Amino acid sequence: MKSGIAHIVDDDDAIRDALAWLLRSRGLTSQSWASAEAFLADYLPDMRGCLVLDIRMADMSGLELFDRLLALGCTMPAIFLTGHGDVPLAVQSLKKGAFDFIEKPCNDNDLVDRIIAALALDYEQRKHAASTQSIEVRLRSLTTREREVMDRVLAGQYNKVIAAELNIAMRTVEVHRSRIFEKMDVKSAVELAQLLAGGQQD
Amino acid sequence: MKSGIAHIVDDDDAIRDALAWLLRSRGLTSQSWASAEAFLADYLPDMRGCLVLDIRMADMSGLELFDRLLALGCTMPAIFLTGHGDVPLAVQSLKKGAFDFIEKPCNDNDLVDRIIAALALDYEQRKHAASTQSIEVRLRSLTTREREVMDRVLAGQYNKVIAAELNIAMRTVEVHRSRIFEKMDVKSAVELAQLLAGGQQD
DNA sequence: GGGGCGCTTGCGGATATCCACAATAGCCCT
DNA sequence: AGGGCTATTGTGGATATCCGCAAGCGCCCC
Repeated sequence: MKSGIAHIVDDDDAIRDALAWLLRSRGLTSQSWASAEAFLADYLPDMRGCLVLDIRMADMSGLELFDRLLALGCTMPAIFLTGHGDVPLAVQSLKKGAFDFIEKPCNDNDLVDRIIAALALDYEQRKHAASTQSIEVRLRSLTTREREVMDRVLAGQYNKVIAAELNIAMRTVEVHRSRIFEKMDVKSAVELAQLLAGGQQD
Repeated sequence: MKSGIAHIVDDDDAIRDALAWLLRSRGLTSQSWASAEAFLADYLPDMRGCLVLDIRMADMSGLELFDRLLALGCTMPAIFLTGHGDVPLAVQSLKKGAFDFIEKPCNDNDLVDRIIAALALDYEQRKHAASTQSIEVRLRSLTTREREVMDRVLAGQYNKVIAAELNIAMRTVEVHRSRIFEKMDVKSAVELAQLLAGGQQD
């Protein structure tokens, strides 16, 4: 399987080139942008890999870029590079979910290690998200009525009670119930409960 | 309900006193120690509140103390105080799970705010842990056989199948099953599945 | 107007689950 | 030896669930 690529955003040509060279020499793929704006313009939700962002850049900082990306639903791990040891900034970045915050100049091996770790994290995250999404797709295939019934099935109510609550016949509940199991690809209420509790709640 | 207290560990008498005074003036309770060793000696698992640790101390640093406490199962949020802006140290601390990392001198209001937030987090964490623990207590009250049956019930197997697998009569499975529901304080397999999936896995 | 889809219901039977009542047996501890 | 706990099984009945077969009704779209 193809691994993600490192998305480098730095307004310093020399650093971009050095990073690209370093990564290529270690067998990693990267792509570079000279500004936050440029990256944002190219950003696509299906990009995979990690971010390597310079904190201090003209116009838009790496941290602000990260904020924007988060708002766009980007989940790639971000490694921030900073030239001047600013503790509050580091704290702020990490609290926002940065993967790492590294001071320049830094050891090449360490940086590469962190990037590899970030790429691996992204891979794991996507693998996990895939299963969660498949659940959501199935959930969306349920009709309104089926959702209502499912909620009550998950609450452990008997078909009889559900029927009374929804003012429909028990047989109807049974039909919805089988359809729910069929659509959700489970064979019992227990499996359904585990599927939903294990993935993500409704 | 009583809120937790701030546990201050700093080898500088003046700072300890200043912090204690500041917190008391804001209606918060605190207790101070002059060294990591002293705190470790007094540490009890049922302490609640937050930690306010000086990073640089003789013998054992605040970070090392935090490590030791984590190993002891301590879950109190830790706020680190540092006098010299050391970015790698900040990054390291936060990655280890520090609640915050603040440079001295710092704004009193900000510090108090962070301490209040940490105390609130500890409260929430304990509230959540309480329910998880209650589940585990109940789980431990199950006999070996009951666990075996429960595992299979959660796998969605019919009593008949479970009975065949365990080489016992179906009736026996039914008995175990009711006992499981009774001990776990649920009334159906669905509830059981949700309880376990929602809390923590076996 | 016909067709697809969602929601509804009934009948009847095969299976499963839930439970009270009743009982046997092994193991550990006092 | 007796008591407590765990595991085991049976009988029999009340409830529930699972399903195939069959069908009516309303809504939306081509």
